[in-house]
Amino acid sequence: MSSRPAIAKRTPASSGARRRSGAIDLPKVLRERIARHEYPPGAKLLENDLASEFGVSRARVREAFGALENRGLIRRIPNRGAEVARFDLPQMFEIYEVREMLEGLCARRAVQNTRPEAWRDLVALFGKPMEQHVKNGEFEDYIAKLEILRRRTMEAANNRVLADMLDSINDKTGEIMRRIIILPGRAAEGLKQHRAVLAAMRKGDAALAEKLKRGNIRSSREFLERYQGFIL
Amino acid sequence: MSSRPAIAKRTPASSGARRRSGAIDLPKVLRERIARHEYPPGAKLLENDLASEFGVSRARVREAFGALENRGLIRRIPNRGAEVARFDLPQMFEIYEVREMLEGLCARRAVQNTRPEAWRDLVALFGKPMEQHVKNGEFEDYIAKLEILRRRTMEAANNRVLADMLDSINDKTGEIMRRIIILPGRAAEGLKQHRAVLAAMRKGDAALAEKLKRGNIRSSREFLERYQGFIL
DNA sequence: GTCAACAATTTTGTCGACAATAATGCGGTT
DNA sequence: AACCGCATTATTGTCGACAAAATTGTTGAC
Repeated sequence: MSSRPAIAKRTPASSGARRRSGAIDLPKVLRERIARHEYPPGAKLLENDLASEFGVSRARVREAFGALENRGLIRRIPNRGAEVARFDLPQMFEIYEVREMLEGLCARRAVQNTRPEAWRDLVALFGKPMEQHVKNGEFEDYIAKLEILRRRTMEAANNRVLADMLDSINDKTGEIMRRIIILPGRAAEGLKQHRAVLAAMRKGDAALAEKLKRGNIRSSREFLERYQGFIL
Repeated sequence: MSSRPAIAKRTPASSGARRRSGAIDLPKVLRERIARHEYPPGAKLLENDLASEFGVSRARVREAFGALENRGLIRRIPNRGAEVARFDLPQMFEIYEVREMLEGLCARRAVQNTRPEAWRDLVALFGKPMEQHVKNGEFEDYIAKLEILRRRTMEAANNRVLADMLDSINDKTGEIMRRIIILPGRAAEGLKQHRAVLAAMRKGDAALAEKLKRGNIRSSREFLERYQGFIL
């Protein structure tokens, strides 16, 4: 077998994510691995190795690479293979710039499309207990609930194009977000901001929700800026 | 040969767009054909026909389909083939919603990154002569110059992620835009708006440029709404 | 010892063939 | 004549093999 660049091996078809019968959803699995930096930025992805690992032909790996490339998750140089895209700080700021606009739009539309009562359970999700969790550094639960909030908001916004773009951004910033959350004070501040956004949603104030959501993203960006040396 | 659904045949490798030597850039060609409704929405795309038309193997057509699919330009149902995506009015509005935000951001950043003098030639492009062209219904020139403005703005904004998203949107709205422009009064009003945006750019007023650009997109959307019966 | 040219290996690019699935046409029955 | 079931055809899904390109390793001259 050829050399694999410091990447742990897996059982064939480890994760679920199957399409019909026995066929795994390669793009999804690869996306996950890239998102959690199991394939770190810059890692070379060899078609042969992936093919034999998943027990599929190179053609399918290649097809998956195509999807990943379009999403900007890998970089492909002709005749020289594919490697996980690496985003430097300026690029991250570019992404956050777009993200601020889109998340704001998403929040606004979500409010406009939904009755205020629909957000009750989410307000509860980020209630008092969460404060303790955040203070104690138990972030997994927090992150999981943020994801629920994200999905619910996108669902309510009911805009497929927007959702696709936000998903694409999420793929690119997944690991970075985890690193930002553990920054000193970030989780607590973030929690406050999410509560404020949810409060605006419950009041049915779309414009305010948008403004607060944008502030939330900008704040996250500022943490990234301030602590850049510890993240990248 | 199998049946081809009301789609004109072409000489092999008609358009330029070659990659290295003799290899054509399939995704690009197909994107263009879809954008100009040479393949109308709903048209079935057969791998075999495309392959033989371009003189390549089905594998490459298939790869191109993959790219088109996650750009949202075609719809693929397993074992049932690919067809050009069709966007109904609500979806178009969704796209315009996102577009308004992104074009606004693009204009603002373009201004912030560039010296005001840099827009002089573009102001000239949309000067007096254009007024006559628009009044006489000579739109091709107008559209060409709009594209120049678009590219220059995106270039100045200097945000790759944003540019990709705007390109993606442009692919989806290409033909619709052409139909909106010929609507009564639209071109003249659009010209006025573009001039206003450019004036803001020349003043270096980023916030104003953003606001005006958003207004421009919203106005375009309103024409689509008003004349929907004549467009879709 | 260093470097360049050449050879061997690895890796990607392309293709045609075969298998699986869905669409179509046909014949028989009611 | 309309409808159901079966055979045929058309189309997509998957694969392995071969070709082209780049990388790596080796040898020899200076």
